[in-house]
Amino acid sequence: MSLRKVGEASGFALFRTEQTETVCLRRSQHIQVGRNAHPRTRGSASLPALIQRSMEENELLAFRRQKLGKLVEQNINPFGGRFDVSGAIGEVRHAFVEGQRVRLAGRITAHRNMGKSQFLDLSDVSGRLQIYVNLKELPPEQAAIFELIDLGDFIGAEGECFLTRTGEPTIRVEKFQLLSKTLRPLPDKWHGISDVEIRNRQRYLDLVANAASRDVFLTRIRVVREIRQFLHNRGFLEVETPMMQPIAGGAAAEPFKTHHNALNLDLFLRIAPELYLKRLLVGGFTKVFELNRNFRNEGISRRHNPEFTMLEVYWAYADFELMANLVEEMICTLAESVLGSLHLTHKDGEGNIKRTINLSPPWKRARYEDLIRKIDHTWFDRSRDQKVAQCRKLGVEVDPEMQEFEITQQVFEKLVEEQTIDPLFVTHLPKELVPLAKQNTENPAVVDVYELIINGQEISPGYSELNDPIGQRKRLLEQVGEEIQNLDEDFLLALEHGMPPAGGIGVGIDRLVMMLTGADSIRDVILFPQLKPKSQE
RNA sequence: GGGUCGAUAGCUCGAUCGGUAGAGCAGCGCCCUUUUAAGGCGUUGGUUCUGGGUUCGAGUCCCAGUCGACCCA
Repeated sequence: MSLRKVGEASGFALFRTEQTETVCLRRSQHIQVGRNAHPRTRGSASLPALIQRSMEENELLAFRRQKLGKLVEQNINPFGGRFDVSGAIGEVRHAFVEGQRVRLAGRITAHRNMGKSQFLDLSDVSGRLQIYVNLKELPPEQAAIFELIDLGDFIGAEGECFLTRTGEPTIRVEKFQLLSKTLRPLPDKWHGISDVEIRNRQRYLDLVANAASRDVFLTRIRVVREIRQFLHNRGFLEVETPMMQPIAGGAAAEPFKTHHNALNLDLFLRIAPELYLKRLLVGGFTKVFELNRNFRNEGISRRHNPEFTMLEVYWAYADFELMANLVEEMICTLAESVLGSLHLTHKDGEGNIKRTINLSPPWKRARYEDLIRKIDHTWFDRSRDQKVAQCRKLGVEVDPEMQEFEITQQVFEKLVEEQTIDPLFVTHLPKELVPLAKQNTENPAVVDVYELIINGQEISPGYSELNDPIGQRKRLLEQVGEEIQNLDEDFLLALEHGMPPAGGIGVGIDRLVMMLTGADSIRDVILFPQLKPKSQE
């Protein structure tokens, strides 16, 4: 049975790539030990010395090092090598046929020892499968090696598929091979890792021990894949524009600064790809998107990571309303294909329902002004001072320095955005809030944009993009203020060559995944979130 | 940046009023040929986040720091 066969049969295409990568990685990091090599690592210290050195650390570690030493003595390579498998564990389980011979590899995540009969669980990201080892059936030299196997070790096994008395799919092991000795114990098999700090800092432990966490990240992976598929199907071209930019434009945010030595040039990590994607519209692209990282040098919180993933889509000759239709269709398609439903249920740690989100289209659309009026129908008749006083009554904190539109925005954020769980497109925002969008032809005080709110968070803004180079220059000048060096002349030059009217959107992928998975923190949907380093003593 | 809370064995968690730091899992030693949080008997394991202080005595009280969580800015 070939790897390809099982992979195709079960449709887990996702995992095949990962496997290939893993094999490459192993090859490059191969440590020459045992049968085929000198008993030395690539470093200068000999393996026995390395084993010896950390024996004092901890009894648990010492026992594992001892076993490692015994394996080396018996000329067994404790860190293995290539092992051809029938497929990922989930694939083999999916394509399980009694009596069929399979080869599979994985980490030992459970060991139920009944004397001569032993049951072990092998796991990887695709799933878990039980193997059965009968020490009397193994060749004696293999049985001896088996005694040196620990929970957490990677092994490869070959044998026949069968069902136990209780109907559990199981592989009867005829041969096995140690693929990697684990020197540290894994987290508790039942409770997993609950310490948030360890989960975030040592994500690999979280992934090994917590199925719920694996599911969140697999959902994220599928969401990203589905977004690409959705846009490809509609003729959008995926492009890659600079992450290092001489001027960080396209949004109002503090950038990270870096330096190119050969050019002796300060560069900024991008805060948005927008201005480059628009250059592509100038260049004749009509449907483009970019799905990648942005960087903002700002605080870290439950909803903010310094690097985050953003989808931006531009569609020539469209407007914000077509873009709203597109994003609505996209998110509904995602939810159905990845989660199988438009009704999402978020649960807390105990399994109690926290909230439900109904994504069924059509999604509500409402004007910014009307939403504010719903909270206070005389809001826009009030003076600035009266607005501040009203905020106090409404329990909305405002800074005395704030401009009037900012006070209104504060009310919007607290009393509309945070309270909105089901999808809502907010349209016709005041132009001060969105300097890069087209003004509404009927009411120049507002712009032709939407802001999509789901789950109390802004998930996506969409614009009828400004393509008038003169108007754009004026707005950008207002935006950069004194810091005229931040005016992107190169972008304005491009606009002067003509950009088609276009609709544009951004979608915060991290927040989208939070919404879809019910994660409360952005750190739960980013594999390696930014954390302060532990101080080294 | 401010406030509140938290850090105890590899993991998950206890420890009364300030009075001998415990349990389950994992580990180690035995028993066990279809188990699945396997089971049974026995057993090892601690810089109680770090540094000061109060006290006859500190996991516990006080101060400072580190890291984290939440809220606010």
